[in-house]
Amino acid sequence: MSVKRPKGTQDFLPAGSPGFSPEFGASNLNFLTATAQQVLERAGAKLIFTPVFEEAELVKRGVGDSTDIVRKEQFTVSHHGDHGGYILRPEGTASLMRAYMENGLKQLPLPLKLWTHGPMFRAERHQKGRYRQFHQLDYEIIGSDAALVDAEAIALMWNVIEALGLKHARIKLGSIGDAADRERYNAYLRERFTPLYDQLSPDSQDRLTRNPMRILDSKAPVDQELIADMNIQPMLDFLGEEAAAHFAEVQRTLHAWGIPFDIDPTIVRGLDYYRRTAWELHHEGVGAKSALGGGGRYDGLAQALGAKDPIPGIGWALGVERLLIAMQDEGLTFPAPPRPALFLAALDADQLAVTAELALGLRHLAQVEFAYRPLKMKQIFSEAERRNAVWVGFLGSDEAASQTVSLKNLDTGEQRVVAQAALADVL
RNA sequence: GUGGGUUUAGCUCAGCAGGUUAGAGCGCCGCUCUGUGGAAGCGGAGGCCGUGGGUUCAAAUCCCAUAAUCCACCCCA
Repeated sequence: MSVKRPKGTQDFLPAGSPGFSPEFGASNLNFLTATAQQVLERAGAKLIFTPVFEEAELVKRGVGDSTDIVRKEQFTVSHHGDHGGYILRPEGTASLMRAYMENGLKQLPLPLKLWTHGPMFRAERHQKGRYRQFHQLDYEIIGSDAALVDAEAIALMWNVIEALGLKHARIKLGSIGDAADRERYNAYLRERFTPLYDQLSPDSQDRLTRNPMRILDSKAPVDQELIADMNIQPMLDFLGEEAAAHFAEVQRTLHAWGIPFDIDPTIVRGLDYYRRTAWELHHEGVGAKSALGGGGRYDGLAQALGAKDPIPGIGWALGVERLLIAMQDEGLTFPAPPRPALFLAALDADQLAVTAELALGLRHLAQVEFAYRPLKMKQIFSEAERRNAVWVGFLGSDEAASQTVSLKNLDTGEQRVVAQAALADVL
């Protein structure tokens, strides 16, 4: 075995495969998207799909070229050896806003709710819940800056979690204010930490220039001890009047709707276009960073992509693999893939053609499989069981002569002989 | 990019004071078994022990490198 799947990727296998891991069964992906679809489409979200590769410029401008994603995690797409200026998308929001702007979607009733799902790509060293190709469920609502829209977006994310049966997820809610608020806060943090530069961990020394807010949730013990003694004001103290009112209304609405959340003043966004409301969904089972997903308002995105006027928007993404790991961690079971209603086999070569014809004729009704060569009685039952069929049916010379099929229900043991023409009634 | 663990059959793993044809369980294929199931017994296929060097009379076993994998840091979903 010399050819392997690319580093940091994984195969989602059919149940029963050797080496099958229950949380990454192929049918689990369908289950998650179907669950999200029900929740989101009942709220009026429209399904949309965009390419998995985009112009590098979109990601650079939409995600921010100071972020790790752009600095070191991009997969570039080349064509005939020439770099085509494309990269595999690392996230979905910029693509959806691009599609909104490019295709005149503002003609649809606004604000427009969109949802999508699919693979994303980041060239990272992978670890638990973190892969180079991973999947996201994505919801965005474009065209309104109302706090009610923020609250609904958070509620919908929570509804998806509830629909999946997860009990131990927690929403951490914060606000990063408007652009000016964040600038003032970053200036404040630099002012406080710069005199203590030598006492910071090396990582935080770097953060001080790139993203001071990250220092506050540093895991390094030296940082934590330092911060504990400094009496640092939280970001929320720096919110402007409008941002503060907006944040208060989001909280009030979530309370009214019974959506549980904790205020977390350390919430930071790695992507540059976020404004005001930001939140993360955490779960202890998924590994080091424990985030199942995150969301935020991105009123600055459209203009970063070249729009003349601002287009407000807010959205979230859930990591599919992380949801699956969390479900596994909580002991939730995944729906079993569909099982055959009937497995048909012939005892002799003479009846083989009949079993095949019968099987094909029944497939508009149910999942029906058949054997491609005559089998012995033991084999017929064994093969039917391996496929987890509900009914096993077989034809020998007797059945062929009388145009019947002998049936046995593998769950109940019920046994009967029916006319071939009446097989459909049994299923 | 940094640090640590792991890498032997399809799967899970044993073997590693270096010693001659490399093992188990499960799975797979066949037979016992020529009309009614999950069993049992017997038999069989399947590994140049991740890869490349080195030490040695001799390497799955010791050393070096490299890759993959898992976990953590950074960062993110």
